[in-house]
Amino acid sequence: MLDERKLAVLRAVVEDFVNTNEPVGSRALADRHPLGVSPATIRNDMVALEEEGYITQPHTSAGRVPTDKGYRLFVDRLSSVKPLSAAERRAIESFLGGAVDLDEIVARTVRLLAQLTRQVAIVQYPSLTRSSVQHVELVPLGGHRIMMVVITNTGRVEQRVIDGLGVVDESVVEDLRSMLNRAIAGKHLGDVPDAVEDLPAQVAPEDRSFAIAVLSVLLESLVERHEEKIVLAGTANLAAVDFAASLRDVLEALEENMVLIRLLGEAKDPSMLTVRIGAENFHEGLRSTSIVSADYGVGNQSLAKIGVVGPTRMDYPGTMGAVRAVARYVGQILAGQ
Amino acid sequence: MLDERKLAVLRAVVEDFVNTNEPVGSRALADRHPLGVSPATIRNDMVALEEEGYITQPHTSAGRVPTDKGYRLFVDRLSSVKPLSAAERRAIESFLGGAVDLDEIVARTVRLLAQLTRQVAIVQYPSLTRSSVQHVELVPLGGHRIMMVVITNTGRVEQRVIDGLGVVDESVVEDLRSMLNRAIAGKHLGDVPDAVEDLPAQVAPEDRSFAIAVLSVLLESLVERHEEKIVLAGTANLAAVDFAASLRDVLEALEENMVLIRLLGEAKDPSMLTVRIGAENFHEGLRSTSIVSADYGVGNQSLAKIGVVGPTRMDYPGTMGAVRAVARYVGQILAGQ
DNA sequence: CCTGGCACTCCGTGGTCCTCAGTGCCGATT
DNA sequence: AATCGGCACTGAGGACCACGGAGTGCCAGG
Repeated sequence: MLDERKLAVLRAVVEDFVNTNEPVGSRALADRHPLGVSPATIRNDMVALEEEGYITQPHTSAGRVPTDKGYRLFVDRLSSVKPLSAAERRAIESFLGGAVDLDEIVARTVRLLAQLTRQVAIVQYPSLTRSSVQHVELVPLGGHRIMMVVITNTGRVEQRVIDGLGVVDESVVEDLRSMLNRAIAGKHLGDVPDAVEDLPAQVAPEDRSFAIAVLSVLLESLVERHEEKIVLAGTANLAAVDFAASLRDVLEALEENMVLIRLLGEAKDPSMLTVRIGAENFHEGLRSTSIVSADYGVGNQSLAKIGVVGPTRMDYPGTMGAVRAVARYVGQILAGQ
Repeated sequence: MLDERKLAVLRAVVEDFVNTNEPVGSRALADRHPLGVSPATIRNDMVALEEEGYITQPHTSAGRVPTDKGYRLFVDRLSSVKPLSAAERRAIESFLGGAVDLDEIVARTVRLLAQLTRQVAIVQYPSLTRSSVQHVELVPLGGHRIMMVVITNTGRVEQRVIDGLGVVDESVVEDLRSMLNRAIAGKHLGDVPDAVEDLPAQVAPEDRSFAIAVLSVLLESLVERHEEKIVLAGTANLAAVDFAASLRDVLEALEENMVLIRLLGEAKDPSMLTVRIGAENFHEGLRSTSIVSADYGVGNQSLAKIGVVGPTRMDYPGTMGAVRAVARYVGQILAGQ
């Protein structure tokens, strides 16, 4: 149904429309692209493409505009990821290199990605569930309170204040701490619940309620709201685009972290670029936006996602290249930490 | 120069313009406000107000609009902070009550404030410099690395990985830790540099370089980029307003943390509400926005600022009430932590 | 199967007219 | 002296219209 030339026409339509943001007509196509045929022929191809639903006319006697389906085909078959320039690579390295802790790595990454793509960047904090326990610390705070600090191998630190305990001797805290570390240091967080299950049985009966309280907070802090933490940058770039949906709707969607997490999370294939176009996002406010996302992690272990949100009318090859490159570099930085 | 009635007219102009977002004319004023005089008289007053620079006309034969100077007078002399309703107070309490750690307190506060004011809310993390050291922890991570965790009395946790050390015995780490805690626990962060100055002299010569390395990281982590951390919410509310400056400029200004910090920081009087109107912000992109900010803290000790950014055409009494109330509640929550 | 030609469609632009909200001013009134 | 009603004037914004131009669909000829 769609021969080579029709695909070439579709590619040209997408590229031109992305550049000019105006419906593209047959004459303009024939001029700017070496298709080797006349405008009239291109018109015929366009009719075919329109019948198949890849392009559409805003109104009669206007040029054509790609549909979501058209962008999808373009991304899947008609384009290839554009590698970054050497200058851009150097910029990434120097920009991410100076970060001192996880917060700063994430903060710099998101700004970097926003700047490279000139769109809205999203970075999710590394998931705790796939990392492992480096160390657990219990710090008496005075009063009846204890602060628990869990350090993971990805450099993330989780802290909680445990309150409402009875008076507990320092040495008991000390014992529990070393016991805990023996039990779970190096373990994947997912395995922690099993690993601590029989710890209460090992402490003296009079301290058992204390131990149970501490453990319950530990487990709770590991399960809860970790993948929830994400960071945005580059929202100002949205103002330059004019959306079909109102800008407000897009901004609102971006403030709902849960929505973003779901969208990032639905990547099909770990360590691959995922592109969701327009209505594929299944979200009202994001109907005229596309999301390019990727996993990042150390080695082949995926820790979290990064992504970019922009208008469906975006430079897919360039954006995909930037996302992929940044994801890789972040992985390297995290591995080196 | 400005008698009572002229001031009443100015107040009415501000209130009506905030409500309707349209230049307000003399007839509308006479209808909606009990000024007791005819439109013609109001017109005369308006001329006087315009000569003094409190209001202006977008074009001849249009109604009047307040100038920055007009808003300033309104805020200073013609309005009073509007207390929240009982329902709103309850909402604040229940919304902030459930927070488990500092991150969550801040996150909830900023969302709450955005929701109450329907504008962009800003919350600055509690400053470290005015809080004191609760505890310092040194955790050997294996290899040649140590993680340092500083816990402050405001519940904030600062962590750093110290790398590139030689092999150090556990007991040396242990000693340094207790020495450190004896020296600085309970001390204000500002006093820490003095307090640790002669510590290196107290350790064995062979461990001295190690101690110095740890101390330098400690000092660095206390001095650096603390007030830098701020959180935003409610940017979507901006889309509803139409700015004189482009929305993009405003969004860009909001992404520059340093700009925001400066604006929040310039509050004149601690524990007071500060309002900066339009050009008073000395920032191009924020020329048509106003910022209402306040300190929050425990007791009479100010820890950081919260604020709201909205169009100069904002409901000042209501916004000021919300900012003040939220600032107080956050202080209470922090005190209870 | 491609191409040039041609009639047609519709958007966007720019000009004109008109309405209307609101003003400034003036003379009258209290 | 302050206030008021009346009145002529002004400028923005909306409705209307005409028109140029980009782009299309279709057809007949190579």
